[in-house]
Amino acid sequence: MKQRRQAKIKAIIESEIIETQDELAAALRARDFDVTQATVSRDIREMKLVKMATAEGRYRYATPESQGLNLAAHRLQGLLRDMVISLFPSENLILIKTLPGAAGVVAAAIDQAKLKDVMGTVAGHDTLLAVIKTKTAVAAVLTKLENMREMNDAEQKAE
Amino acid sequence: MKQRRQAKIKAIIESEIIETQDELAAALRARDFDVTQATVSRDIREMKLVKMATAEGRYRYATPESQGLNLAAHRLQGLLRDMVISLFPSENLILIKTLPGAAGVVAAAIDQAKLKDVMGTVAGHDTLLAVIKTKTAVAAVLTKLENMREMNDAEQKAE
DNA sequence: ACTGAATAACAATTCAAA
DNA sequence: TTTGAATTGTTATTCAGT
Repeated sequence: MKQRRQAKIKAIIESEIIETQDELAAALRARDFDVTQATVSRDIREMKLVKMATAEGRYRYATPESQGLNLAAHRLQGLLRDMVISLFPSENLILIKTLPGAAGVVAAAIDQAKLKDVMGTVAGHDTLLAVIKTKTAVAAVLTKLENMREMNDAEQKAE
Repeated sequence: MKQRRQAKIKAIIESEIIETQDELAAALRARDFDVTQATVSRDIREMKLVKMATAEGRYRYATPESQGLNLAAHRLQGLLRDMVISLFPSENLILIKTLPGAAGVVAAAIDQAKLKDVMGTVAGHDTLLAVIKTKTAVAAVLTKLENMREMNDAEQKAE
């Protein structure tokens, strides 16, 4: 039971903003896990979840991984600004030109940011290819990367 | 005042295990920042610090960055096992042989893990150099990398 | 071993003040 | 805008039961 419940907790906090343990307990009860706040508290300790302020100044429970994704997105944003010269779509690929030697680093950052629809990357010296799931998804990914590059250091969404 | 205090908070929680906000307020008072738990609570929200379970089942306040370092160390461990063929010390460098094309990725992972005494990396195709601060520190870094490669997925320390 | 009810411990907020 | 005192809200733990 505990196993399944903790898996469900992970799913819940990743898909909705849970501000308190009572709220999480209620969400679990709505899904037929009959638990109290006490149990939720113990699960949170075991799963090493954290309660963290959101950009809007409220709180939410989060996994360490999702925080990792935010940091990865933040890093990628920096690299896009500092190392990337240009972005070109071509079929289901995006070709990215970087400063000499930086392609591998940028590729690694893209991989870690786990952007939606990005299947993987291959890097040369100053060029890398990001392989996108479908031709149709390319535009969205391209826009996302371009937006990250310009963004005012504000919110980053880890989808 | 707030600026300096928050910088100090960061330093404190990175160097000692702080379990409660009262404890943190006390640590600040010991350093001539006269604050109460209420202020600490507000600082924690602004700095987006989190309270997280430690491996030993207790709690501690932590920065998102320190969690990021743990994740980076974890990633590096995986790459060391999967992509790295060998490690050779030479003067104040460590030369690392990787599978073809993986050097850049491994270099990026080493950079992000922010290992002690590692100043930076340069990557070719299947070889990279990690530049160590001093000749004398090379042995320690080498041992650390070798240990990571063998480690049973257990603890990773982000020094 | 796992859990809930009750409670203790802790954290966030309100309100007033500077 | 920032803060502390008091308060309220939330979370961790104890203790008993399964």
